[in-house]
Amino acid sequence: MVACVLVELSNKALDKMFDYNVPKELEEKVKIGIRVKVPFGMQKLEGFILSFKDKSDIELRDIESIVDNDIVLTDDLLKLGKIMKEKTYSSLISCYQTMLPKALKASYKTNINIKYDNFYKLNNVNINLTQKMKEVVKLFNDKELIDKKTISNYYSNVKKLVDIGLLKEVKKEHYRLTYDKVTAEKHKLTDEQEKVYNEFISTEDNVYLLHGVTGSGKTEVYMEIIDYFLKQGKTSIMLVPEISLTPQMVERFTKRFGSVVAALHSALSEGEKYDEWRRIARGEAKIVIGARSALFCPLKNIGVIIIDEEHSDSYIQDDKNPHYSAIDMAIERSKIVKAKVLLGSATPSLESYARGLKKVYHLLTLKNRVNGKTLPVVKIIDMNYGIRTAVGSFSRELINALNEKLEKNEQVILLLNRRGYSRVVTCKNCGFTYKCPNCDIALTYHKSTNNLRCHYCGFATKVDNTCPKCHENDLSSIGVGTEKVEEEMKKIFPNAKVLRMDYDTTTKKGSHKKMLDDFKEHKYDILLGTQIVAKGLDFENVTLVGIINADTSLNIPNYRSSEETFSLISQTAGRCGRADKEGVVYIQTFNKDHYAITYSKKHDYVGFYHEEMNIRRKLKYPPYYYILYIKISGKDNSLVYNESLRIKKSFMKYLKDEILLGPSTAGNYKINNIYHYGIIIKYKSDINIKEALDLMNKAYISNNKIKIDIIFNPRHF
DNA sequence: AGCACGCCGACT
DNA sequence: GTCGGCGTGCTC
Repeated sequence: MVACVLVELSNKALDKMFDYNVPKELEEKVKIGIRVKVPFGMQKLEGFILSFKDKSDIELRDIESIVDNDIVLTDDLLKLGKIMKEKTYSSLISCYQTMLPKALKASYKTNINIKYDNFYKLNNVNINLTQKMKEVVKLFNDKELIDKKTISNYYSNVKKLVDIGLLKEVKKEHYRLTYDKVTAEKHKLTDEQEKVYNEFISTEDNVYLLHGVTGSGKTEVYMEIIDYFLKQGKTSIMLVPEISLTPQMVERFTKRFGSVVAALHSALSEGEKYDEWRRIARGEAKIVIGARSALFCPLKNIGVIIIDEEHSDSYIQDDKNPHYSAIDMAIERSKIVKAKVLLGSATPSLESYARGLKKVYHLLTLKNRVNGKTLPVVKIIDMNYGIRTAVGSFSRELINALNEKLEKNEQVILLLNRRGYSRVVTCKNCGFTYKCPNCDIALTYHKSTNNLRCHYCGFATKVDNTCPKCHENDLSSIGVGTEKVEEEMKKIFPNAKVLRMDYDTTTKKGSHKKMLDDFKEHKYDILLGTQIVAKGLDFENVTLVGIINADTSLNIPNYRSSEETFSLISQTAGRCGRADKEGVVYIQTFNKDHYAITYSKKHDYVGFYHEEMNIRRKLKYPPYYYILYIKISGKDNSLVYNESLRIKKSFMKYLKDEILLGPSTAGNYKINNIYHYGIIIKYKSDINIKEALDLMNKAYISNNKIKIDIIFNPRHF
C-alpha cells in the first residue's frame, strides 16, 4: 500500500505529491485527508494523505506515524482546496493550510492539550443499596453520564461507590467553552421578512443577495432560515466580518440555538479554537458562526452558507497567499455540497448588486426597518464654512447637538474616519518627516508609548522635540487620532463620560465586549471610535451619530473610495434611532456635494449604485472589468524592476483589448528591505490571461531572487 | 524550508 | 594546503 502525501512546506517547487510506503501496522488507520509524519530528506515533516496507489516504481520510505486520528480535511474541503489553488494560483498546501486552525499546523509548536473531566456511569450490581445510594441511582433516570460534583451532593464518598462496583469512572472530554441553554421565545417575522424568508426557502437558486436597509432585521431572517435547515437535519455556516466586534450577534444565536452553536473568532485562544473545531468535526455543532476562515470548518451536511455584511473587506485575504475571496469560495463549496449561499448587506458591493440585477444572484429586498421606524435624518455640515467657528475637530452645530443630547441623557456615537490617515510627525521649519529605515514610509506617532512606529514592519523609535535635520524645536504631529479628539472632548464637554474604542484599546481579549456592554449599560455617554464603531452594533439609547471627518476615505488612492465612503456613512448612520427615539446623523465634510455624501444623506443605495456604475464603466473598473494585480518582489531593486519590465512585455504579446499598467512602486515599495513592484491588468475575459500566467509561473518557479504574487481583484494596492 | 554538495577566495 | 563563503539542486 502506497500513500501519496502532500508535505507541509510552502514552496512552489515542492507543491506536488511524494509517495510513501504505508507500514503494515498503519494500514488500518490511514485514510484520505489525514495528517501523517514522514521522513523528508534529512528532516521529518507533516503532510496530508491525498490518495493511495498499489505500488511505485521507485524505492519508497515509510510513513512514520499518524498525527491525529480524526479526519482533518473532509472530502468536500479536499475538493475545495484544489479549486482554490486553480483560482488563486497559490500552492495546494497553502490552500489546505488556510483551512485549518493554527493549532493543527505543524509549525505550531505549543502543545494543545485535550482536557478531560471525571464522569460516572451506572453499573448493575447485586448488593443491597442504602437509601442514599438509591438516591444516586435515581439521578441516572434520564442521563447516562453524571459528573463527580453532582453525585457528591448526594453521596460524598464517590470513590466508595466506584469500589463497590455501583459506578464506573469515565473520562469525558471537557471543552473549554460552554454555552447557555436555549431560552428562545417564539420569533415573529414582519410581513416583509416573511416574504423574503418564503422566497428563499421555496426557490432553488444557488446564490441569493439580501439587500436590506440597516435595522430591517436581516439577522432575524438569517435565524429563521437557519432554524428551517436545522429542522431538516441540515447545518449552517454564518460568516460575519470580525466576529469579536459583534459579540451581540453571537449572543443572540447562542440564546436561541444553545449548544449546537460553535463560534470561531480571533478572540478565542488557540486551545478554544481547537476545541470548537473538534466539536464541529464530530457533528456536535450544527451552526457555525465565525470570521472568514470559518468557511472552512469541517461541518457536514451543510444547508446554507450565510455571509453577513457581504461588502466587507474582511472577506478578502489580501495580505498573504492564497489571495482569496470568502464569497467566491463559499459559492464553490456550496456547489460541491449542494447548499445555498445567502449574501446580505445594507450596502452590497457593486459587484454583488450588479449580479443581483443581472439575475446571476437571486435578489431579495428589505426596504423597511422593523416596526416602521424611520431611517435617521442626516445633516451635512460644510466644513469649508464650519471650520471658522469650529473648536478643534468639532463644528459649532455638532457641539450644540451633542450638548442637547447630553442634557436629555441620551447617548452618542462619534466616528473618526481614520482609514489612510495617520499621525505623522513633521518639522514645521524644514518639512522633515520621520520615515522607517526599512520600509521608507512615514512613521506614526503613538502617544501612549510616546514613540514612533512603522505600521508595516513594526520598527519603533523614540521621538524628541528637536528636529534631527534642522535642529529647530518645531516638530508637530499632523492628523487627528482618537486620542487627540478625546482630549478635545474633555475640554468641550467636561462632564461627559467618553469611551474611546480603537485598535489600541481593544486588542486585549474580551475588552471589546466589555466596552460595548458598559456602553449599553450607559456607563458612558459618548462612544468615540474608528471604523470599529460602524459595525452592526445595536444600542437603543443612541440618538445622535457624528461623523467627524467623512472625507478621509474619499481621499484614499483607490477606485473604491466612493463606495467605501457611502458604505461607511450608511452603516454608521444605521447605528442610531433603532428604538423608539428618533435619531439624527451629523456629517462633517469639505465635500458636501460629492455624490457619495449626497446619496447617503438620502439613504439611496440604488441611486448611488447607478451613479457609481457610470464612473466604473467610463474608467474601466470592476464590475465592468476584472483586475489582476501581479506583485513582483525581491531584495535586489534593479533586478526586481528589470524582471517586472520583462514580465510586462511577456504579457503584452497575449493581450488585445486588455489594459496593462505599471510596473509601479505603489508608494510603499520598500518593506523590510524587500522591494516591490506591481503590474495591473484590467481584463474582461480570463482566457488570454491564463496562458500568460502559466508561462510566467513556470519561468520563475525555481527563481529564489524574485517572488511573484498573483492577486485577482484586490481591494487594496 | 533545510541540508548537502561543490566550486572559489583568504588564512592559521 | 584547508576553512568557509553561499549558489544550486534535491527531497518519495
